[in-house]
Parts: sequence; C-alpha cells; structure tokens
Amino acid sequence: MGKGRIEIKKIENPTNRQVTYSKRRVGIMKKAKELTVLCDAEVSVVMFSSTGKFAEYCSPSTNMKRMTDRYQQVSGIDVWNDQYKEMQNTLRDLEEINRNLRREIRQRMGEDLDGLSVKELRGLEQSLDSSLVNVRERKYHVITTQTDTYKKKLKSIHEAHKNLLRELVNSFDMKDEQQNFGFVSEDGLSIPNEGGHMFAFGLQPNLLGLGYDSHDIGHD
Amino acid sequence: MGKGRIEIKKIENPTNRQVTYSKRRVGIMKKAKELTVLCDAEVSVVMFSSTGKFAEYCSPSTNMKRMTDRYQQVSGIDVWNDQYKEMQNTLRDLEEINRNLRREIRQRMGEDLDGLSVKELRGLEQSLDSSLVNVRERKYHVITTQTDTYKKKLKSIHEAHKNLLRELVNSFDMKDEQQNFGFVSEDGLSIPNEGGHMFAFGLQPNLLGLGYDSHDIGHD
DNA sequence: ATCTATTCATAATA
DNA sequence: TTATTATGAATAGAT
Repeated sequence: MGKGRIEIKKIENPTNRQVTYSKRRVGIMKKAKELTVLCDAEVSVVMFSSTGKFAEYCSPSTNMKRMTDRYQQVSGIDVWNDQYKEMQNTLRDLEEINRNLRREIRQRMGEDLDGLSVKELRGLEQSLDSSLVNVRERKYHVITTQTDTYKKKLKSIHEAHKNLLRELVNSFDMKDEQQNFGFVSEDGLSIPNEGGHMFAFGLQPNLLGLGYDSHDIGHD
Repeated sequence: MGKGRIEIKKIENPTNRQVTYSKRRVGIMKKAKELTVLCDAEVSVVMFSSTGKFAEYCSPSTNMKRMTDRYQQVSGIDVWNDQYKEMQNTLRDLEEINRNLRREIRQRMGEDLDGLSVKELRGLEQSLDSSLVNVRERKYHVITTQTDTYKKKLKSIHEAHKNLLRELVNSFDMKDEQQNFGFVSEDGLSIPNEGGHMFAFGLQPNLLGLGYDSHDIGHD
C-alpha cells in the first residue's frame, strides 16, 4: 500500500521512520478499534516509538489492569506473579499461624480441648498452673509497689499535715498575741497570709493530686 | 477493503464474526510486527475474542512484563500495584495480629506481664484460674473415660482368661483320660489341637492388642 | 498536513 | 479452517 512496495526492515531515515510510525500507529489503533467493535473482542495495544513516544489503545469494555490480569491468567506468563505468589503464600502461612495461635489461646482459656490427649491436657494444666503462679506473683508485686508508693505519699501527706498543724498552732499562738495587741480577724480563724506560712501551703498541689480535698485545711 | 465496504458495528452472525476476528487478528499482528521492524518500535498487543480466545504479540526486543512496567511508569496507571499494596496492607495487619496473639499467649503463660495493670492482672488471673478448672475437668473426664474403657477391656480379658483356664483344665482332664488310654504326647504339656479349643485361642488377637504376651498361655 | 498511486487487507464466497 | 478474488483501505512518497 503506497507508491511501490517497501521492504519490511528498519527505515534508516529517522524522519521517514517517524512519519511512518505515526501513520501506522494510527492505522493499528484504528484496526484495534474496528476489531473491538466488529467482533466484540477485547484488545489492548501498547507501543513505544524508537524515540520513546508512548501510545496505547484498550477496548472500552475493559481496561489495562484487567487486560493484564487476564493476560497473566491465560498466558501463564509471570508478569508479577513471582512476588504475588510469594506474598500469597506468606499470607496463607500467616493466616494458618494465626489460626493456630488462636487455638492455643482458646485452649489456654480452657476451651476447644476435645482433641487433646491426657498427656497434652496434663501439660496444659501444669503450664496454666505455673502461669497462674507467675501472674499472682506479678500482681502481688505490682500491688506491693503501689502500696509502697501510697505509703510514701501518705507519709509525706502526714508530714505536710503535721507541718500544717504546727503552722496552725503557731498562727493561733500568734493570734493570741495579736489579740493581745488588738489584731483579731473577723471570722476568728483566718490565718494571716504572711511570708512565714508560705512553705506549708506550698504543699497543697501534692495533696490535690492525691485526691484530698483542700477544704479540710480550712483555707479560703 | 473487501467486496464492498462494511459498517463498523458488531457482526451479529457469530460465524462471520469469528471469521472476521481470525482474519483481522492476523492483520493486526502483522501490522504490529511491521511497525516493530520498520520503525524500531516496541509494541505489545493482547486480545481476547468474544469467545475468550486469547492472542498476543510482543516485539522481540522486549517482553510483556517490561512493556507493562513501562506502560505503568509512563501512563501512571496502576496495573497491579493496587492489589499489591492491598496485599501488603493485609500482610502488615496479619503480622500485627500475629504479634498480639503471641503476646496474649505469652501473658497467658505468665510472661511479658510488665505492662499490665493490677486490674488487667486480676482479670488474667481469674481467666487462668477458670481455664485451669476447665482443663482439669476435661482431663478428669478423659481419664475417667479411658479408665472405663480399660476396665471394660480388663473385664473382657478376665473373661477370656477364665475361659482359657477352663479350657486348660478341660484339656488336662482330657489328657488324663488320654493318658489312661495310652495317648501321652512327648512334652507332656501340649494340648491336642481339636475343634473344641478353637474358641479360646480365637481370643488371642485381643490379648495381643492389649500388649499381653501370649507366652503366658503356653501355646506354641 | 494533504494528495495520489499503489499495494494490502479483507468481505464475500466457496 | 483455508483459498480465491473483487474491492475498499492503508499508506509510501511527493508536495
């Protein structure tokens, strides 16, 4: 087709080659479309020119991804199957392992024991027994630690309380003195807010943090 | 091309459609080859007929995988990565689940308890405790069942043994009689192999099956 | 790009 | 499916 037949071999003239590529590319795409319509087929064409120009056609009834998937299925040729299969194997293995792990957990929860022999049951029993010991020990340890912490906190609260009492007593003493000097406050209890008492009240955040209500102390 | 132009629409006659498909398939493949050679291009064609028949062409300088890779790069369209990524997510999830299951097992084995609160430890302790009860119950049940089976087997053995003894006594009685009639065998113990004794020896397979050594019975 | 002169692909047919 | 053939389509080379 064309003026004089041409030999099917690489066109050395780059311009001619490029022109021919363009023309024939259009031709193939057209043929692919026609085949799709005429014969209700699914066709995909991918091409790159020698200069790297990319062109594609894919039947509207499908897409490149599905064509590739189908291609792979049918051709048996491994496009990405190596990785894919490997992953699927890994996936299957993991699911199997997880199933087994779940079964072990169920058995460690005293369920799903029907298939076990006496020997296995005895092993499980012993394992659970010693596990229970461990958990109890750990629980006691945590409780003890927490108790110690609370004790320490209590001790510090106690200390703070003593300090407060001391301060209170001091303040009453001072009030007496002040009374003597005619410095009685209205409610008869309020503590003069002087620098010397700041230390004791500085402990309040601790007390608040432990859930103690600072009202007990009777400040404003 | 051909005898009269045709409209580009689906050929309803299946035979004609099939014929046209075959012809045009060859045509496209030829065009693809020619384009490959003439223009030094890389072309891949994949097609499926309406009946699912598969055909492909790929330039010899490349292959489907490389074409698809290149297609993906250039088009930006994800041909298989979606599935791949999805699988990787699944994989990650499964591995996470796997880790958690293992941790649960370790904790149910009394290990890896550092991160647990007293509440959690108490829950675990109670779970283990009740599990232990279940396992023990199951163990006892299995043991009981097995014991019952053994008892029954023992009983049947006992029965068989009694029968054997009776047969033995009978045979000695008969030997005495035979002796009286001059029918003494060489070893002075062998039992005449008569039909009347077959029943007792027929029990041997059972005895063997239970690990009893048939030598006890003194047969050959 | 567009225009021919040709070759090629193929629809109809067997 | 394959082969034949009449015809329209595709396209090489020129513009």
